[in-house]
Amino acid sequence: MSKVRVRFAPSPTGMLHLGSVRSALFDWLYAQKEQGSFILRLEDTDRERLVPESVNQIQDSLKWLGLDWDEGIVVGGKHGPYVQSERLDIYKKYADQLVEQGSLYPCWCSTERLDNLRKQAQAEHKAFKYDRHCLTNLGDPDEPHVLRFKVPEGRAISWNDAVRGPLEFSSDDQDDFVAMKSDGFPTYNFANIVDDHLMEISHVLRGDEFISTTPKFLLVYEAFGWQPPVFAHLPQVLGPDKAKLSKRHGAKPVLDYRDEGYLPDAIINFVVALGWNEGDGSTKEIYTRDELIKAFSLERIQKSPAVFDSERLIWMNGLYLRSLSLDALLAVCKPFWPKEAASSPDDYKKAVLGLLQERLKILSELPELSSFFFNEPRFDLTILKKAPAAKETKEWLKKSLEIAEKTDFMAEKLEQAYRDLAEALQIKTGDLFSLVRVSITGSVATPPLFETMAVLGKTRVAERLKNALKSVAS
RNA sequence: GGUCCCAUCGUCUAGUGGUUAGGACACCAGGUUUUCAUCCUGGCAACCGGGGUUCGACUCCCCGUGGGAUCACCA
Repeated sequence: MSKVRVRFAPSPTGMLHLGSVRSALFDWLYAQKEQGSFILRLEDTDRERLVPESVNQIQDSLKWLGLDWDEGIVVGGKHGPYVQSERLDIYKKYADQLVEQGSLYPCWCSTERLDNLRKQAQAEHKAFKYDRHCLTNLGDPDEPHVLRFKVPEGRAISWNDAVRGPLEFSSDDQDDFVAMKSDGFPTYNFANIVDDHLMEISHVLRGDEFISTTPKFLLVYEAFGWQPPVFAHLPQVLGPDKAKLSKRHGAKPVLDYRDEGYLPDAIINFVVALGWNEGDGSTKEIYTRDELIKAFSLERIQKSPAVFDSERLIWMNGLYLRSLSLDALLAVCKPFWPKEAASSPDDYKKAVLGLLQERLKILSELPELSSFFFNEPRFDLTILKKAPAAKETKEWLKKSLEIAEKTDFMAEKLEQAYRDLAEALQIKTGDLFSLVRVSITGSVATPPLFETMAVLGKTRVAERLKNALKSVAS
Protein backbone atom coordinates (compact mmCIF):
# COMPACT_ATOMS: atom_id res chain seq x y z
CA MET A 1 0.00 0.00 0.00
CA SER A 2 1.35 3.38 -0.97
CA LYS A 3 2.03 6.11 1.50
CA VAL A 4 -0.67 8.58 2.44
CA ARG A 5 0.13 12.04 1.18
CA VAL A 6 -2.36 14.83 1.70
CA ARG A 7 -2.10 18.46 0.93
CA PHE A 8 -3.60 21.71 2.02
CA ALA A 9 -3.57 24.07 -0.93
CA PRO A 10 -4.99 27.46 -0.08
CA SER A 11 -4.96 30.36 -2.47
CA PRO A 12 -3.31 33.41 -0.97
CA THR A 13 -6.28 35.66 -1.51
CA GLY A 14 -7.01 36.35 2.12
CA MET A 15 -6.73 35.01 5.60
CA LEU A 16 -7.62 31.58 6.80
CA HIS A 17 -10.96 31.30 8.56
CA LEU A 18 -12.38 28.46 10.61
CA GLY A 19 -13.74 26.70 7.54
CA SER A 20 -10.39 26.49 5.82
CA VAL A 21 -8.74 25.63 9.10
CA ARG A 22 -10.98 22.64 9.40
CA SER A 23 -9.88 21.37 5.98
CA ALA A 24 -6.26 21.79 6.99
CA LEU A 25 -6.93 20.07 10.30
CA PHE A 26 -8.58 17.08 8.65
CA ASP A 27 -5.63 16.85 6.27
CA TRP A 28 -3.18 17.07 9.11
CA LEU A 29 -5.03 14.56 11.28
CA TYR A 30 -5.29 12.07 8.49
CA ALA A 31 -1.60 12.38 7.71
CA GLN A 32 -0.71 11.84 11.37
CA LYS A 33 -3.10 8.96 11.69
CA GLU A 34 -1.72 7.17 8.64
CA GLN A 35 1.82 8.28 9.30
CA GLY A 36 1.81 9.98 5.97
CA SER A 37 2.89 13.42 4.85
CA PHE A 38 1.10 16.71 5.12
CA ILE A 39 2.02 19.09 2.35
CA LEU A 40 1.41 22.83 2.11
CA ARG A 41 1.12 24.18 -1.40
CA LEU A 42 0.20 27.68 -2.51
CA GLU A 43 -2.27 28.03 -5.34
CA ASP A 44 -1.54 31.52 -6.52
CA THR A 45 -2.57 31.32 -10.15
CA ASP A 46 -5.06 34.13 -9.74
CA ARG A 47 -2.84 37.17 -9.75
CA GLU A 48 -5.75 39.58 -9.67
CA ARG A 49 -7.01 38.48 -6.31
CA LEU A 50 -3.58 37.86 -4.85
CA VAL A 51 -3.01 39.32 -1.39
CA PRO A 52 0.72 39.10 -0.71
CA GLU A 53 0.50 39.37 3.09
CA SER A 54 -1.84 36.42 3.23
CA VAL A 55 1.03 34.07 2.47
CA ASN A 56 2.50 34.84 5.86
CA GLN A 57 -0.85 34.90 7.55
CA ILE A 58 -1.69 31.46 6.28
CA GLN A 59 1.57 30.11 7.64
CA ASP A 60 1.17 31.93 10.94
CA SER A 61 -2.32 30.51 11.31
CA LEU A 62 -1.20 26.94 10.74
CA LYS A 63 1.81 27.32 12.97
CA TRP A 64 -0.20 28.86 15.74
CA LEU A 65 -2.55 25.91 15.63
CA GLY A 66 0.32 23.50 15.57
CA LEU A 67 -0.55 22.12 12.16
CA ASP A 68 3.00 21.74 10.93
CA TRP A 69 3.61 20.61 7.40
CA ASP A 70 6.17 18.02 6.42
CA GLU A 71 6.68 19.33 2.96
CA GLY A 72 5.83 22.51 1.11
CA ILE A 73 6.56 26.18 1.08
CA VAL A 74 9.47 27.29 3.27
CA VAL A 75 10.29 23.80 4.50
CA GLY A 76 10.82 22.47 0.98
CA GLY A 77 10.78 18.89 -0.18
CA LYS A 78 11.62 16.86 -3.22
CA HIS A 79 8.48 17.73 -5.18
CA GLY A 80 8.96 21.50 -5.21
CA PRO A 81 8.54 24.22 -5.95
CA TYR A 82 5.37 24.36 -3.87
CA VAL A 83 4.15 27.64 -5.22
CA GLN A 84 2.17 27.35 -8.41
CA SER A 85 3.39 30.59 -9.91
CA GLU A 86 6.88 29.07 -9.86
CA ARG A 87 5.75 26.01 -11.77
CA LEU A 88 4.55 27.63 -14.96
CA ASP A 89 6.94 25.73 -17.18
CA ILE A 90 5.68 22.47 -15.75
CA TYR A 91 2.06 23.25 -16.56
CA LYS A 92 3.09 24.38 -20.01
CA LYS A 93 4.82 21.11 -20.66
CA TYR A 94 1.83 19.04 -19.61
CA ALA A 95 -0.57 21.30 -21.45
CA ASP A 96 1.47 20.85 -24.61
CA GLN A 97 1.21 17.14 -24.17
CA LEU A 98 -2.56 17.29 -24.03
CA VAL A 99 -2.71 19.66 -26.98
CA GLU A 100 -0.71 17.18 -28.95
CA GLN A 101 -3.01 14.34 -28.13
CA GLY A 102 -6.06 16.47 -28.86
CA SER A 103 -7.46 16.75 -25.34
CA LEU A 104 -6.78 20.46 -25.20
CA TYR A 105 -7.65 22.93 -27.91
CA PRO A 106 -7.06 26.63 -28.32
CA CYS A 107 -9.93 29.09 -28.01
CA TRP A 108 -9.93 32.73 -29.03
CA CYS A 109 -13.45 33.59 -28.01
CA SER A 110 -13.90 37.04 -26.51
CA THR A 111 -15.48 37.61 -23.16
CA GLU A 112 -18.30 39.38 -24.97
CA ARG A 113 -19.06 36.32 -27.04
CA LEU A 114 -18.85 34.11 -23.99
CA ASP A 115 -21.12 36.41 -22.04
CA ASN A 116 -23.70 36.25 -24.78
CA LEU A 117 -23.52 32.50 -24.74
CA ARG A 118 -24.10 32.59 -21.03
CA LYS A 119 -27.07 34.88 -21.32
CA GLN A 120 -28.49 32.63 -23.95
CA ALA A 121 -28.05 29.58 -21.76
CA GLN A 122 -29.75 31.38 -18.95
CA ALA A 123 -32.64 32.36 -21.14
CA GLU A 124 -33.04 28.74 -22.18
CA HIS A 125 -32.83 27.66 -18.53
CA LYS A 126 -29.82 25.58 -19.17
CA ALA A 127 -26.40 25.42 -17.62
CA PHE A 128 -23.73 27.17 -19.62
CA LYS A 129 -21.67 25.02 -21.92
CA TYR A 130 -19.09 26.35 -24.32
CA ASP A 131 -20.32 25.82 -27.87
CA ARG A 132 -16.95 24.66 -29.21
CA HIS A 133 -16.86 27.45 -31.73
CA CYS A 134 -13.06 27.46 -31.82
CA LEU A 135 -12.82 23.74 -32.25
CA THR A 136 -13.61 24.27 -35.93
CA ASN A 137 -12.92 27.97 -36.39
CA LEU A 138 -9.23 28.29 -35.90
CA GLY A 139 -7.76 31.63 -34.95
CA ASP A 140 -4.31 33.04 -35.21
CA PRO A 141 -1.94 30.99 -33.02
CA ASP A 142 0.01 34.16 -32.25
CA GLU A 143 -3.05 35.92 -30.88
CA PRO A 144 -3.74 35.47 -27.14
CA HIS A 145 -5.90 32.46 -26.51
CA VAL A 146 -6.84 29.98 -23.84
CA LEU A 147 -6.64 26.23 -23.92
CA ARG A 148 -9.86 24.36 -23.34
CA PHE A 149 -10.31 20.77 -22.36
CA LYS A 150 -12.33 18.74 -24.82
CA VAL A 151 -14.84 16.86 -22.74
CA PRO A 152 -15.79 13.51 -24.28
CA GLU A 153 -19.49 12.99 -24.98
CA GLY A 154 -21.94 10.56 -23.49
CA ARG A 155 -19.77 9.31 -20.71
CA ALA A 156 -20.83 8.42 -17.21
CA ILE A 157 -18.20 9.55 -14.73
CA SER A 158 -18.27 8.09 -11.29
CA TRP A 159 -16.08 7.80 -8.27
CA ASN A 160 -16.36 6.56 -4.76
CA ASP A 161 -16.09 9.57 -2.53
CA ALA A 162 -14.54 8.85 0.86
CA VAL A 163 -17.24 10.78 2.63
CA ARG A 164 -20.15 10.86 0.20
CA GLY A 165 -19.96 7.36 -1.15
CA PRO A 166 -20.56 6.58 -4.82
CA LEU A 167 -21.21 9.63 -6.98
CA GLU A 168 -21.98 9.75 -10.67
CA PHE A 169 -22.23 12.48 -13.29
CA SER A 170 -22.67 12.59 -17.03
CA SER A 171 -19.92 14.10 -19.12
CA ASP A 172 -22.63 15.75 -21.19
CA ASP A 173 -23.23 18.20 -18.37
CA GLN A 174 -19.58 19.20 -18.30
CA ASP A 175 -18.38 22.29 -20.04
CA ASP A 176 -15.20 22.46 -22.11
CA PHE A 177 -13.48 24.30 -19.30
CA VAL A 178 -10.40 26.47 -19.59
CA ALA A 179 -7.22 24.72 -18.52
CA MET A 180 -4.68 27.38 -19.48
CA LYS A 181 -5.47 31.07 -19.33
CA SER A 182 -4.37 33.52 -21.98
CA ASP A 183 -1.75 34.94 -19.62
CA GLY A 184 0.03 31.61 -19.55
CA PHE A 185 -1.18 30.69 -16.09
CA PRO A 186 -3.08 27.48 -15.57
CA THR A 187 -6.51 27.44 -13.97
CA TYR A 188 -7.19 25.67 -10.73
CA ASN A 189 -8.80 22.85 -12.66
CA PHE A 190 -5.56 22.09 -14.40
CA ALA A 191 -2.75 23.11 -12.07
CA ASN A 192 -4.30 21.28 -9.19
CA ILE A 193 -4.32 18.02 -11.07
CA VAL A 194 -0.81 18.30 -12.42
CA ASP A 195 0.52 19.20 -8.99
CA ASP A 196 -1.39 16.56 -7.11
CA HIS A 197 -0.11 13.94 -9.49
CA LEU A 198 3.48 15.13 -9.50
CA MET A 199 3.46 15.49 -5.73
CA GLU A 200 2.03 12.01 -5.39
CA ILE A 201 -0.99 13.12 -3.44
CA SER A 202 -2.98 10.08 -2.38
CA HIS A 203 -6.06 11.72 -0.86
CA VAL A 204 -7.68 15.00 -1.77
CA LEU A 205 -9.72 16.50 1.06
CA ARG A 206 -11.56 19.61 -0.05
CA GLY A 207 -14.81 21.46 0.44
CA ASP A 208 -17.88 19.93 -1.13
CA GLU A 209 -18.32 22.94 -3.37
CA PHE A 210 -15.86 21.06 -5.55
CA ILE A 211 -18.04 18.01 -6.00
CA SER A 212 -19.44 19.29 -9.24
CA THR A 213 -16.02 19.93 -10.72
CA THR A 214 -14.68 16.51 -9.81
CA PRO A 215 -15.90 14.90 -13.05
CA LYS A 216 -13.71 17.36 -14.93
CA PHE A 217 -10.79 16.38 -12.77
CA LEU A 218 -11.37 12.72 -13.42
CA LEU A 219 -11.48 13.34 -17.16
CA VAL A 220 -8.15 15.11 -17.04
CA TYR A 221 -6.59 12.31 -15.02
CA GLU A 222 -7.88 9.95 -17.64
CA ALA A 223 -6.51 12.04 -20.50
CA PHE A 224 -3.09 11.87 -18.88
CA GLY A 225 -3.48 8.21 -18.08
CA TRP A 226 -2.90 8.98 -14.42
CA GLN A 227 -4.37 7.27 -11.40
CA PRO A 228 -6.63 9.77 -9.62
CA PRO A 229 -6.36 10.22 -5.87
CA VAL A 230 -9.11 9.35 -3.42
CA PHE A 231 -11.51 12.26 -3.12
CA ALA A 232 -13.07 13.19 0.18
CA HIS A 233 -15.50 16.08 -0.05
CA LEU A 234 -15.98 17.87 3.23
CA PRO A 235 -19.29 19.41 4.25
CA GLN A 236 -19.55 23.16 4.52
CA VAL A 237 -19.02 25.10 7.67
CA LEU A 238 -21.86 27.59 7.93
CA GLY A 239 -22.10 30.87 9.75
CA PRO A 240 -24.90 31.64 12.21
CA ASP A 241 -26.94 32.87 9.26
CA LYS A 242 -26.57 29.43 7.71
CA ALA A 243 -24.56 30.84 4.86
CA LYS A 244 -21.26 29.30 3.97
CA LEU A 245 -18.34 30.64 5.94
CA SER A 246 -16.31 32.64 3.48
CA LYS A 247 -13.93 35.51 3.28
CA ARG A 248 -16.50 37.51 1.41
CA HIS A 249 -19.05 36.81 4.07
CA GLY A 250 -16.96 38.38 6.79
CA ALA A 251 -15.82 35.14 8.39
CA LYS A 252 -13.35 35.92 11.09
CA PRO A 253 -9.69 35.25 10.33
CA VAL A 254 -8.37 32.55 12.61
CA LEU A 255 -5.61 34.87 13.81
CA ASP A 256 -8.31 37.06 15.32
CA TYR A 257 -9.17 34.17 17.59
CA ARG A 258 -5.58 34.08 18.69
CA ASP A 259 -5.66 37.80 19.40
CA GLU A 260 -8.88 37.49 21.37
CA GLY A 261 -7.39 34.89 23.61
CA TYR A 262 -8.60 31.56 22.36
CA LEU A 263 -6.30 28.60 22.85
CA PRO A 264 -5.13 26.62 19.82
CA ASP A 265 -6.19 23.36 21.42
CA ALA A 266 -9.67 24.69 22.05
CA ILE A 267 -9.98 25.84 18.45
CA ILE A 268 -8.76 22.47 17.21
CA ASN A 269 -11.09 20.51 19.44
CA PHE A 270 -14.00 22.72 18.52
CA VAL A 271 -13.37 22.73 14.80
CA VAL A 272 -12.84 19.01 14.51
CA ALA A 273 -16.28 18.42 15.97
CA LEU A 274 -17.77 20.49 13.17
CA GLY A 275 -18.43 17.61 10.84
CA TRP A 276 -16.59 14.80 12.48
CA ASN A 277 -17.23 12.54 15.44
CA GLU A 278 -15.91 9.32 16.75
CA GLY A 279 -19.25 7.52 16.60
CA ASP A 280 -19.84 4.12 18.09
CA GLY A 281 -22.01 5.66 20.74
CA SER A 282 -19.15 7.66 22.17
CA THR A 283 -20.10 10.77 24.08
CA LYS A 284 -16.53 11.95 24.29
CA GLU A 285 -16.07 15.47 23.10
CA ILE A 286 -12.89 16.72 24.67
CA TYR A 287 -9.83 15.26 23.03
CA THR A 288 -6.13 15.71 23.30
CA ARG A 289 -4.32 15.85 20.01
CA ASP A 290 -3.05 12.34 20.37
CA GLU A 291 -6.53 11.07 21.10
CA LEU A 292 -7.79 12.90 18.06
CA ILE A 293 -5.15 11.39 15.84
CA LYS A 294 -5.94 7.95 17.12
CA ALA A 295 -9.69 8.33 16.74
CA PHE A 296 -9.80 10.22 13.44
CA SER A 297 -11.12 8.59 10.31
CA LEU A 298 -12.44 9.78 6.96
CA GLU A 299 -15.47 7.51 7.24
CA ARG A 300 -16.78 9.38 10.25
CA ILE A 301 -16.86 12.72 8.48
CA GLN A 302 -20.36 14.11 8.31
CA LYS A 303 -22.21 14.59 5.04
CA SER A 304 -24.33 17.52 6.12
CA PRO A 305 -23.10 21.02 6.80
CA ALA A 306 -22.45 22.32 10.30
CA VAL A 307 -23.39 25.68 11.70
CA PHE A 308 -20.59 27.15 13.70
CA ASP A 309 -21.76 28.12 17.20
CA SER A 310 -19.51 30.67 18.86
CA GLU A 311 -21.10 30.07 22.29
CA ARG A 312 -19.88 26.54 22.23
CA LEU A 313 -16.40 27.63 21.27
CA ILE A 314 -16.33 30.07 24.17
CA TRP A 315 -17.43 27.33 26.55
CA MET A 316 -14.78 24.99 25.23
CA ASN A 317 -12.10 27.63 25.51
CA GLY A 318 -13.02 28.19 29.15
CA LEU A 319 -12.70 24.48 29.70
CA TYR A 320 -9.19 24.46 28.28
CA LEU A 321 -8.24 27.57 30.22
CA ARG A 322 -9.33 25.93 33.46
CA SER A 323 -7.33 22.81 32.72
CA LEU A 324 -4.07 24.76 32.45
CA SER A 325 -1.45 24.79 35.19
CA LEU A 326 -0.86 28.18 36.74
CA ASP A 327 2.46 28.49 34.98
CA ALA A 328 0.94 27.59 31.64
CA LEU A 329 -1.88 30.04 32.23
CA LEU A 330 0.61 32.74 33.12
CA ALA A 331 2.40 32.09 29.85
CA VAL A 332 -0.66 32.34 27.63
CA CYS A 333 -1.88 35.42 29.46
CA LYS A 334 1.27 37.36 28.76
CA PRO A 335 -0.05 39.59 25.97
CA PHE A 336 -3.39 40.18 27.61
CA TRP A 337 -2.68 41.94 30.89
CA PRO A 338 -3.86 45.51 31.39
CA LYS A 339 -0.96 47.89 30.87
CA GLU A 340 -0.89 48.84 34.55
CA ALA A 341 0.21 45.27 35.24
CA ALA A 342 3.44 45.72 33.34
CA SER A 343 5.54 46.34 36.44
CA SER A 344 3.96 43.61 38.56
CA PRO A 345 6.06 40.57 39.32
CA ASP A 346 5.08 37.18 37.99
CA ASP A 347 4.36 35.88 41.46
CA TYR A 348 1.70 38.48 41.95
CA LYS A 349 0.22 37.80 38.52
CA LYS A 350 0.16 34.12 39.27
CA ALA A 351 -1.68 34.72 42.51
CA VAL A 352 -4.18 36.84 40.61
CA LEU A 353 -4.62 34.15 37.99
CA GLY A 354 -5.19 31.61 40.71
CA LEU A 355 -8.31 33.52 41.56
CA LEU A 356 -9.34 34.34 38.02
CA GLN A 357 -8.74 31.05 36.28
CA GLU A 358 -12.18 29.60 36.71
CA ARG A 359 -13.74 32.88 35.70
CA LEU A 360 -11.96 33.31 32.39
CA LYS A 361 -13.55 32.18 29.17
CA ILE A 362 -11.43 34.10 26.73
CA LEU A 363 -8.22 35.90 27.55
CA SER A 364 -9.38 39.23 26.21
CA GLU A 365 -11.52 39.43 29.33
CA LEU A 366 -8.42 39.51 31.49
CA PRO A 367 -8.00 43.31 31.70
CA GLU A 368 -11.55 43.80 32.84
CA LEU A 369 -11.48 40.95 35.34
CA SER A 370 -8.09 41.75 36.77
CA SER A 371 -8.20 45.52 36.64
CA PHE A 372 -8.67 46.12 40.39
CA PHE A 373 -5.63 44.05 41.21
CA PHE A 374 -3.53 46.70 39.53
CA ASN A 375 -5.61 49.86 39.64
CA GLU A 376 -7.11 51.77 42.49
CA PRO A 377 -10.86 51.23 42.12
CA ARG A 378 -13.35 54.05 42.22
CA PHE A 379 -15.48 53.93 45.34
CA ASP A 380 -19.11 53.78 44.30
CA LEU A 381 -21.76 52.43 46.62
CA THR A 382 -24.55 52.87 44.11
CA ILE A 383 -23.64 49.59 42.47
CA LEU A 384 -24.70 47.86 45.66
CA LYS A 385 -28.22 46.47 45.68
CA LYS A 386 -28.85 47.87 49.13
CA ALA A 387 -26.20 50.21 50.40
CA PRO A 388 -26.16 50.93 54.12
CA ALA A 389 -26.89 54.42 55.34
CA ALA A 390 -23.93 56.82 55.33
CA LYS A 391 -23.54 56.69 59.07
CA GLU A 392 -23.38 52.91 59.14
CA THR A 393 -21.14 52.80 56.14
CA LYS A 394 -18.70 55.01 57.90
CA GLU A 395 -18.71 52.97 61.05
CA TRP A 396 -18.42 49.63 59.30
CA LEU A 397 -15.58 50.86 57.13
CA LYS A 398 -13.75 52.24 60.10
CA LYS A 399 -13.98 48.95 61.92
CA SER A 400 -13.07 47.07 58.78
CA LEU A 401 -9.95 49.14 58.43
CA GLU A 402 -8.98 48.43 61.99
CA ILE A 403 -9.42 44.71 61.43
CA ALA A 404 -7.39 44.86 58.23
CA GLU A 405 -4.57 46.63 59.97
CA LYS A 406 -4.24 44.15 62.77
CA THR A 407 -5.00 40.85 61.06
CA ASP A 408 -2.53 38.55 59.34
CA PHE A 409 -3.31 38.60 55.65
CA MET A 410 -4.32 35.03 55.20
CA ALA A 411 -7.72 34.20 53.83
CA GLU A 412 -8.87 32.06 56.75
CA LYS A 413 -7.77 34.53 59.37
CA LEU A 414 -9.32 37.43 57.55
CA GLU A 415 -12.57 35.58 57.13
CA GLN A 416 -12.72 34.76 60.81
CA ALA A 417 -11.93 38.32 61.79
CA TYR A 418 -14.61 39.79 59.56
CA ARG A 419 -17.17 37.25 60.61
CA ASP A 420 -16.48 38.25 64.18
CA LEU A 421 -16.85 41.86 63.22
CA ALA A 422 -20.22 41.25 61.59
CA GLU A 423 -21.35 39.53 64.72
CA ALA A 424 -20.10 42.33 66.92
CA LEU A 425 -21.90 44.86 64.76
CA GLN A 426 -24.96 42.63 64.72
CA ILE A 427 -25.30 42.74 60.96
CA LYS A 428 -25.45 40.13 58.27
CA THR A 429 -22.09 38.92 57.09
CA GLY A 430 -23.23 39.46 53.51
CA ASP A 431 -23.92 43.13 54.14
CA LEU A 432 -20.52 43.72 55.62
CA PHE A 433 -18.69 41.65 53.02
CA SER A 434 -20.44 43.45 50.17
CA LEU A 435 -19.41 46.80 51.50
CA VAL A 436 -15.81 45.74 51.93
CA ARG A 437 -15.81 44.08 48.52
CA VAL A 438 -17.01 47.19 46.76
CA SER A 439 -14.57 49.34 48.71
CA ILE A 440 -11.50 47.41 47.75
CA THR A 441 -12.43 46.10 44.31
CA GLY A 442 -14.97 48.59 42.98
CA SER A 443 -17.07 45.66 41.87
CA VAL A 444 -19.91 43.51 43.18
CA ALA A 445 -18.72 40.42 41.34
CA THR A 446 -15.25 39.32 42.31
CA PRO A 447 -13.34 36.24 43.36
CA PRO A 448 -13.84 35.22 47.00
CA LEU A 449 -13.32 38.31 49.12
CA PHE A 450 -10.74 37.11 51.62
CA GLU A 451 -8.60 35.36 49.09
CA THR A 452 -8.73 38.52 47.04
CA MET A 453 -7.63 40.55 50.06
CA ALA A 454 -4.83 38.14 50.75
CA VAL A 455 -3.55 38.54 47.21
CA LEU A 456 -3.88 42.32 47.26
CA GLY A 457 -1.98 42.48 50.53
CA LYS A 458 -2.39 44.53 53.64
CA THR A 459 -0.95 47.75 52.24
CA ARG A 460 -3.28 47.97 49.26
CA VAL A 461 -6.33 46.90 51.22
CA ALA A 462 -5.73 49.36 54.04
CA GLU A 463 -5.16 52.15 51.57
CA ARG A 464 -8.34 51.42 49.69
CA LEU A 465 -10.38 51.21 52.84
CA LYS A 466 -8.99 54.57 53.90
CA ASN A 467 -9.94 56.06 50.57
CA ALA A 468 -13.41 54.62 50.86
CA LEU A 469 -13.76 56.07 54.32
CA LYS A 470 -12.62 59.42 53.04
CA SER A 471 -15.20 59.52 50.28
CA VAL A 472 -17.97 58.69 52.71
CA ALA A 473 -16.83 61.37 55.10
CA SER A 474 -16.84 64.06 52.47
C1' G B 1 -33.55 27.13 -14.53
C1' G B 2 -29.82 22.57 -15.57
C1' U B 3 -26.78 19.27 -12.73
C1' C B 4 -25.54 17.49 -8.00
C1' C B 5 -25.65 17.18 -2.66
C1' C B 6 -27.90 17.29 2.17
C1' A B 7 -32.08 16.72 6.02
C1' U B 8 -32.54 14.03 14.48
C1' C B 9 -33.68 19.28 20.04
C1' G B 10 -32.30 26.70 18.63
C1' U B 11 -26.86 24.80 17.72
C1' C B 12 -22.94 20.53 17.49
C1' U B 13 -24.30 15.52 17.39
C1' A B 14 -25.23 9.69 18.91
C1' G B 15 -28.31 6.33 16.53
C1' U B 16 -27.31 1.89 10.95
C1' G B 17 -35.35 -2.17 11.73
C1' G B 18 -37.64 -3.16 17.87
C1' U B 19 -34.42 2.69 22.47
C1' U B 20 -38.70 6.02 27.77
C1' A B 21 -34.62 8.70 20.64
C1' G B 22 -28.74 9.38 24.23
C1' G B 23 -24.81 13.26 25.10
C1' A B 24 -22.92 18.43 24.78
C1' C B 25 -23.59 24.03 24.15
C1' A B 26 -27.29 27.62 25.15
C1' C B 27 -31.60 28.43 28.24
C1' C B 28 -34.57 27.63 32.95
C1' A B 29 -34.90 25.81 38.13
C1' G B 30 -32.56 23.97 42.54
C1' G B 31 -28.07 22.82 45.54
C1' U B 32 -22.94 24.26 47.27
C1' U B 33 -21.27 29.47 48.41
C1' U B 34 -19.76 36.11 51.42
C1' U B 35 -20.84 38.19 45.62
C1' C B 36 -19.34 36.32 40.74
C1' A B 37 -17.59 32.02 38.63
C1' U B 38 -16.66 26.88 39.02
C1' C B 39 -18.99 22.44 40.44
C1' C B 40 -23.40 19.11 41.32
C1' U B 41 -28.70 17.84 40.46
C1' G B 42 -33.00 18.39 37.67
C1' G B 43 -35.95 20.57 33.60
C1' C B 44 -37.32 22.46 28.65
C1' A B 45 -36.38 20.90 23.75
C1' A B 46 -35.79 16.96 17.84
C1' C B 47 -36.57 12.37 14.04
C1' C B 48 -39.43 18.00 7.39
C1' G B 49 -44.17 15.84 4.92
C1' G B 50 -46.61 11.86 2.24
C1' G B 51 -46.58 7.17 0.35
C1' G B 52 -44.58 2.37 0.29
C1' U B 53 -41.35 -2.29 2.12
C1' U B 54 -41.90 -4.82 6.90
C1' C B 55 -44.97 -8.10 12.26
C1' G B 56 -42.42 -3.41 13.28
C1' A B 57 -39.62 2.26 10.74
C1' C B 58 -35.67 8.03 12.88
C1' U B 59 -33.25 4.02 10.41
C1' C B 60 -34.56 0.86 3.81
C1' C B 61 -37.15 2.62 -1.13
C1' C B 62 -40.04 6.37 -3.91
C1' C B 63 -42.25 11.17 -4.39
C1' G B 64 -42.68 15.87 -2.47
C1' U B 65 -40.84 20.01 0.62
C1' G B 66 -36.93 22.73 2.52
C1' G B 67 -31.85 24.10 2.57
C1' G B 68 -27.14 24.15 0.05
C1' A B 69 -23.33 23.76 -3.87
C1' U B 70 -22.19 24.60 -8.82
C1' C B 71 -23.02 26.43 -13.84
C1' A B 72 -15.74 32.07 -14.64
C1' C B 73 -9.51 33.06 -18.47
C1' C B 74 -11.87 32.29 -9.05
C1' A B 75 -10.23 28.74 -6.40
